[in-house]
Amino acid sequence: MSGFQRYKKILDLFSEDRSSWTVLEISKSLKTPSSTIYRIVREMVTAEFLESASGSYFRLGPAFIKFDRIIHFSDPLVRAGQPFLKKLANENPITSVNVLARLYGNNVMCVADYKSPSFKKNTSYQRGKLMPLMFGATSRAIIMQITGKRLENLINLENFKSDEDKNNFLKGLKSDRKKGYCFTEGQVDKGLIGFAVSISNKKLGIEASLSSIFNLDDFLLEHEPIIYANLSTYGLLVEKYINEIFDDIQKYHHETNSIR
Amino acid sequence: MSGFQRYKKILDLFSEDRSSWTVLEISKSLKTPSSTIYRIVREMVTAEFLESASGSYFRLGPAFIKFDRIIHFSDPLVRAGQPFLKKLANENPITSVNVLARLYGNNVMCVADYKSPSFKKNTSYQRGKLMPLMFGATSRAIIMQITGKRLENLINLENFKSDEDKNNFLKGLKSDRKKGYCFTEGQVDKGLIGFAVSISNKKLGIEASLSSIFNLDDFLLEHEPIIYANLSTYGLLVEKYINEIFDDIQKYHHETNSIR
DNA sequence: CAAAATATTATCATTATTTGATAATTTGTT
DNA sequence: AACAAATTATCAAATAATGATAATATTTTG
Repeated sequence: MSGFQRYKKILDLFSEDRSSWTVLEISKSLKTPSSTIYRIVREMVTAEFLESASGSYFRLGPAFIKFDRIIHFSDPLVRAGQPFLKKLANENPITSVNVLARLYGNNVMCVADYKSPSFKKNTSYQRGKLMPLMFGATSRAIIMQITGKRLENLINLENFKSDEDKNNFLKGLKSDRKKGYCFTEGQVDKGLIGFAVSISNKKLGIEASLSSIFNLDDFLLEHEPIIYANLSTYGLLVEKYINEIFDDIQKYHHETNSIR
Repeated sequence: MSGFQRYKKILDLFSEDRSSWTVLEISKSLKTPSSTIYRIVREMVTAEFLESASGSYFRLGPAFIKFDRIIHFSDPLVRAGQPFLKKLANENPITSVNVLARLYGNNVMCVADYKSPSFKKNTSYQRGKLMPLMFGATSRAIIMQITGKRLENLINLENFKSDEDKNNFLKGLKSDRKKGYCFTEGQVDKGLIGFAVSISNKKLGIEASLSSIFNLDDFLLEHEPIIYANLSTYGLLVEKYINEIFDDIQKYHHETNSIR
């Protein structure tokens, strides 16, 4: 174990279900002497990546909240898209959860969400949550903009039952790409349906989607055109704003670099 | 530069104002050869603590969003208190921002916030934001529960103009402690006033506060008793829930430890 | 409140990793 | 295709991490 891995392995133990660990538990779990873990944990506490809790337990530290905030307020996708999620929710014909998600490495991650106040069910769509790569409209609208070797690599991460399954999936992607939006039913949460459009910005390396999730029970066929129109409109708007933010960043870096 | 510091120094360059850096910029800024920085950055990209953006820029990676989410959904204070912020806002006689904050190391950090929809002004009270240690009711209600050596250490971090200033501050704390709540006017944001109560849990090492912030213009003296009653009620409720969560955690750890 | 149990820090010789100058390669741009 | 910029590879020298053990500190318990 060396380099950053040394620290990451410890952090990776912490989860929603298990959010505090003692040094001894970490030591056992990583099969590493406790004297070593004590030293490393102390370092991370100093850096505020861990903090000591009650008993002899440690938990994730405030550094994560701080950096998350920086991302949240500086990520072009969040900055451009966040303000529209509520508007989108209000203009949708039925109560909805509205989500911005993006591809991060080999994962789709929700980066912002807005749930209409009247939306009852709990959904899997929450900021920070990793989404399945191949299920749900949210993810599909992201995957469908990837092509070639990269798409193949991503797809090979999933275990399709058969080549036929895989080919059907690819065919579906292709037709969605033509249509310009995705629709799925119950792939992530039972009783929910999702619509999504792609959002991308090559220069910023953003491969993302904007999606609206509804209760299947609320949905009528006549809603579809309105939903699609809303998503398209706001999708384009978000892309436009991302571009503007990109220009700002460019300008800013140009200025700061020429000062030096 | 060694250990975790090596990585932390790089991360600390990233801020809201400056959210992307090239390797060369980092290298210059830290006075470290670029070959070294390239190696370290690569490690951190692998670990998803950084990610490459457009051009040759790097930005903070998805790991922070992931871990922030874990904190958010597992922090006993957030879990216990978050659901009440909206209720508190609704029961307050005038439009308000409601905040849960806690002491993290030597900083007061806002961990959850709810702003009434009609609240117009931008405030400094947002999740993840570090608050001044000695100003505003939010912070005072935290500091006032600290005593002895620790209080002294915290207070020495601030630069009081004179010993008199410092003593006045301490006197104020003492009287707030007696009253059971804090009130401040315009200490953090002009035109805003804040009320706060302490929240604590010794076993979990939580030293926190629940506060409501109002526009000075909206405020009438007759509101004060209602505001205070709401804060007290919800403050106690939050502490009760924190205790229940603590018991759950205990039980969980007991179970998992005895399995081994 | 002392004694026992746990948790944490300190020490240090051994082992392993990081560093950074330089060269080689890849990627992006005109 | 030629050039510039970005990134990776290499490797000997310098530096840091490891882990067994001992020394403290802190917490729990009778």
